[in-house]
Amino acid sequence: MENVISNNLIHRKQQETEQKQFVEEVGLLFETIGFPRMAGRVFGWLLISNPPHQSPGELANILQASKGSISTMTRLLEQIGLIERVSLPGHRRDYFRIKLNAWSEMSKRRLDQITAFRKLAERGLDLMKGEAPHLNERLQEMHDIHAFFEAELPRMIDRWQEYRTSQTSSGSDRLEDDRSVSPLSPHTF
Amino acid sequence: MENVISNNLIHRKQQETEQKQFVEEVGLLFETIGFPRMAGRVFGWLLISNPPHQSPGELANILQASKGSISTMTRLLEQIGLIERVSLPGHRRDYFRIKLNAWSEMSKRRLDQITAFRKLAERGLDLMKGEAPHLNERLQEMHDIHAFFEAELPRMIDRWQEYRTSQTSSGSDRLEDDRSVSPLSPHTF
DNA sequence: CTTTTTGTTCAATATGTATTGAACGTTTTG
DNA sequence: CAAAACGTTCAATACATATTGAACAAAAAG
Repeated sequence: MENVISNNLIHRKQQETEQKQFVEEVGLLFETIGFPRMAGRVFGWLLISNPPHQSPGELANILQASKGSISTMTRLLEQIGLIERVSLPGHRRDYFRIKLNAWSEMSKRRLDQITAFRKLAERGLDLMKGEAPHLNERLQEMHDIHAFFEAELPRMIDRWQEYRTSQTSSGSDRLEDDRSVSPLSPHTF
Repeated sequence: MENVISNNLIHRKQQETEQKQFVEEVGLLFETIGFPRMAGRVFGWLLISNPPHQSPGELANILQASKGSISTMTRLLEQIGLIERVSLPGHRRDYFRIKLNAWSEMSKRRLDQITAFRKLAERGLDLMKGEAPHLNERLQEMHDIHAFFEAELPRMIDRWQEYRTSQTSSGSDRLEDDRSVSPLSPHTF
């Protein structure tokens, strides 16, 4: 029995380490797409947290970051549309959780970038009016490929949405406190 | 006659300004996708330069950057696959120019990012084994959408390649000195 | 109502990275 | 072959921005 408990403790500690590693990797990945690392950490923790909604204080504790940093990053993630603020009737002020359509928002951002590239290519082509035609090739290719993606990406997203909605039995929007049934919560031990 | 010349000068000066603005905007756009601004400037100038190939020295002059900076950025852009080094038999050492398939390389990079997200979602799901199923939803969605894009993006790129190759009458790979026929070159005046 | 807890804002700091400049090596030119 | 021009490397610097911490505001608890 003693053995079982200590095994549980060991296993739990290991899982915490793995969670921190996971959070850190999300942070690094977010950096590669142009977000602050801390924003990635917040998002990463919200991906695996139990319950899925977390207060600013909880985030600051678990991520070992200042409250100010958390505030800045949650604001950023909220503006972008990756997380949302939820307030429960009984409980205290407010929590953050990942938005259901977070990744569609990401795609929209990506689409905006592609549009920016297409427009910039057009500006470039304007500059080259009157030049020898083969001098335009570079900009023409840049324009065409982005125009192509600009048209195709929304269709891809649509197909994804169809595929997804046809599968999912729509979950309720109501917020439950998952702590009471979680295998990770104190009552397990 | 005097008038014509001065009009030409004014027009030329204006175009130079617009070129610089263009280069600067490419720099800013590159920053939004996680590249150094100066890399964007180099790429931006290579998009509109005449001739399309430019020496490190020319780049340093026109972009008002140090030789060191140019060297670093060209190396970066070359590694990524956006530009290539070309050396001409008669002329001096080597030049840089934009690769024909530069944007396919960009797409490959994008695909790598998507793969990274998909894999990270899988790691997260591993961490959540044994948890209540609804705690997995966030990670499952993250996984599925990235797996979807991971499969679809290459098909989109293929379709683009088909479309493109069916149109273009393949240009020669030989390098010509466009200065001799350029409207922008000194002999115009 | 007072006290304690919690969240936000913003100026100051720390940190990472882009950029420079000098020293070095290499190639071309006279 | 000598001299000049050019390109690269790398340590030092400048710069931008992520992050903190203290002061403030707002809410919850006692």
